Amino acid sequence: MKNVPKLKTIAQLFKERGGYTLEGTVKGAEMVGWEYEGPYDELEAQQHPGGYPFVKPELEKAGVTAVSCHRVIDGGKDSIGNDIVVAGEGTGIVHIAPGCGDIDNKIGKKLGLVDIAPLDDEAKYIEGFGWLTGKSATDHEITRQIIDELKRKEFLVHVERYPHVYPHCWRSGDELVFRIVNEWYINMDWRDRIKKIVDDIRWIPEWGSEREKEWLENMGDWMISKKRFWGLALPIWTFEDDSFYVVGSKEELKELAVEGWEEFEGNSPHRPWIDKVKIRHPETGLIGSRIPDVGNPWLDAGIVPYSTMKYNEDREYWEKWFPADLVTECFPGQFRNWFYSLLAMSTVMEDRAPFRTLLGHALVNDEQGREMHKSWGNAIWFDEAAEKMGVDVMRWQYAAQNPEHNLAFGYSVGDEMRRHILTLWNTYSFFITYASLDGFDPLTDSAGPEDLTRLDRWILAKVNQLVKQSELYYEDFQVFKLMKEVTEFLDDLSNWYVRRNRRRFWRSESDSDKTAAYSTLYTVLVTFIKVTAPILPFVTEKIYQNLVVNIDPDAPSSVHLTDFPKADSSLIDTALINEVDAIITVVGMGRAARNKANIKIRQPLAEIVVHGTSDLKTVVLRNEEQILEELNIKSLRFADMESEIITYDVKPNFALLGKRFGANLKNVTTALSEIAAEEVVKKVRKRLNITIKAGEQHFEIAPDELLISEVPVENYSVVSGQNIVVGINTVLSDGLIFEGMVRDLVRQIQNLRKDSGLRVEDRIKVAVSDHAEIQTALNANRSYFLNEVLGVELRSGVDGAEFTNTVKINGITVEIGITRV
RNA sequence: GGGCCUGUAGCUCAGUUGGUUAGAGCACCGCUCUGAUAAGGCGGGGGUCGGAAGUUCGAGUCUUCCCAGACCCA
Repeated sequence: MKNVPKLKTIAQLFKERGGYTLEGTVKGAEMVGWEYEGPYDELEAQQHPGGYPFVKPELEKAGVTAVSCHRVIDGGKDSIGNDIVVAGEGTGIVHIAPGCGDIDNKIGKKLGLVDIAPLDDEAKYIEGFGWLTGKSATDHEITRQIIDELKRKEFLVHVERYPHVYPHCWRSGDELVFRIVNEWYINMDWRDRIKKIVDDIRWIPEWGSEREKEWLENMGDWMISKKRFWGLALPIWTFEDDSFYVVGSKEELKELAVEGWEEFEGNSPHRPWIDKVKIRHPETGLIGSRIPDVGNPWLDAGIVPYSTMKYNEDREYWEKWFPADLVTECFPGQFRNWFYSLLAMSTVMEDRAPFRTLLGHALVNDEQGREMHKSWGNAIWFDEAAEKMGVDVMRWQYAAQNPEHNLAFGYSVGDEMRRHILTLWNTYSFFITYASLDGFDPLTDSAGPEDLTRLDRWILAKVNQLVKQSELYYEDFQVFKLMKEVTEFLDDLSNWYVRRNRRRFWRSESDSDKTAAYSTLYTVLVTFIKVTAPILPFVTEKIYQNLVVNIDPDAPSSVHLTDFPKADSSLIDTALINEVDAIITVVGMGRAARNKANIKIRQPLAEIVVHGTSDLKTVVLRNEEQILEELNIKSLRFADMESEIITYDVKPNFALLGKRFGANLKNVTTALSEIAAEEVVKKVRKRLNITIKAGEQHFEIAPDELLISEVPVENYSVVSGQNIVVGINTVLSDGLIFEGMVRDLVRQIQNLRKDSGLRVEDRIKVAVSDHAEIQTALNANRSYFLNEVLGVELRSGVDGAEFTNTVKINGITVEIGITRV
């Protein structure tokens, strides 16, 4: 302890009382073996052979008592190798009481000292301690009386107040005392039998099986008793000849009972009722009482596979359920508690593993990975979290993490999951909005395979792939990997399938194409919620009730009662999946090229050029319309030669090559420039060296020794990667600029419609302030403009319009107005 | 002291049997899209993959040692 003064040395004490003379010096080692008179040698307990009240038989035989143990010993070293007793403070002498302290007890064991354990379970002195018997050891008045007595007996030299660390009850704050108690153990010399069933279990994480075996190897006997009132009453009766008897069943107890059965009958086999029953030992005939101890809770927990499944009443039923498929629990600590007791119990009962798979997870921390503590302010209570983030969000958060490592839990991580659920909800809500407008009925309006578009087949392939993967991951308890795929699927569904297909749902006429879109999205949504229902039980149920139960009274009443979907492998068209993925990549690169050139999507462009493999060529040409529409570009051209859109500028890295080539550098540079840049780039991409022939000499240049820059063909903005090159023509004609302005205007009118509270289907009269350039642009794109904003009339000047706004189009300030028709 | 696990971007983490220029999400910044979207997209900054040595044509990945942290045991 810091800031605690040392005890006064004995020299100091004498000095304070008038000094002393030094008669001689004796080493501690020379004192070992000296006998002395103890202050309470007259007590009965002190004179009891073998110790009191617990007798060590070998010491008893030798007639050793506490009094005869009163001699100087060597305190020895602690586990780190430091001396237990040091001379620097106090008298340099410490009294060891093997019945009253942990370290003392160990020393006592080692040196063959008796234990004097004076306290009962209320910290009161037991019989044999003279006037102290019945007095409380934690009563400070008693302490004072002891001090007085020692003084009277002339044993006391000095009293001093001295702070030291002392254990207290964490709950009540009461001082705690050390006691020696008897406990009950199960002999575990049959541990190898348990080890045999450890290998019949799948441990997640895998190292769990090693950890468990290590515990089995190193554990001592199993302490099963606990000094409590509540708990499993251990069925052990003891007798005056120190024998004990374990009663095996209620029936046996009734047979052996000689007293108290009436009071027990009809009650649960717990204290206090069970304690009333006295039994006659079946062999010795002695009458005994139950020990007061209860069993430790792992006994109850470990026998659950037998105690809860009618093992004794209906073995056939039990066989049906045993062993359990899965046990899951936070693993720190459980290898020697619950897992262990389950294994031990089942080994005794049947020599069979009580469960097939154990999924152990680590601890829950906050989202920075720190332990949660109330005092650190980072603890989150379940109720609060459930209220604030929602339980499906919470479940997603846990499901998305590898349980082998500590789990991060918090609101900002949760927010990410919330957005994923929102994506699902919005997709569902989109479907519902239009399906109910159109009166789509999934029971009757089904689409034939010939009606499905490529994207329909794509998302159906994806959802079947998800089903297949989910089976794999669920079966394998790798839900966190599934959640990654679920997230990616939702992204595909919402941000590609629905977005790319919106117009099919919006169209007013109904035809087979629209039905195909509805029935595809319906199938996908219903399949998706079935796959994710185990993880997102509430949101999926909500969707299921509306999507399925609402229209089909014969359907199972809950998503949780439906069969898990089966993947239709014939629908998993991997070529199609790759195709759409390639399109998404090309579109992404097109956006990047736009971004690079600083041209926003609303500004139409004349041409996009794509270069890649011949497979890509097929795919790109087949999906030309998708790409053009996504990127707002007029035409697409596939370039067979990369050089059609990009060239390379290859320069030696003089800083690196100068050192290597010295005077030859000039020749190398010249020779390098004579090789086609494209050839060099090809080699560099393969991480191959380039061989240069300069004069008579050959030089090797490593890829890293070259500086390569891309040079797009003039008027193009180019992005390359993944063996694909995408370039966009950045030249803007007047026509393209006008079209861009009109698209801007459309966007602004749509905003105004929305802000003004118009319904999606409301028709309007449109007014735009008079400005030559704007009018030219509008005239050139009049029908497109009116069509997009549902306008029936377009005039210049916003006077009298129902709603108006002032916006900027291409730097021009424009007033816009709309009026409901 | 022994065992086991972990160390990858500011944070939380992926990274198959070793294989092109190491990724995602969050956060930050810029641009952008949007009549399903409390959303979305593109880009940027930010990495000695804990350190060192070795095996290999090639190591985040395999081996050895060291450092740090967590857990179990003593």
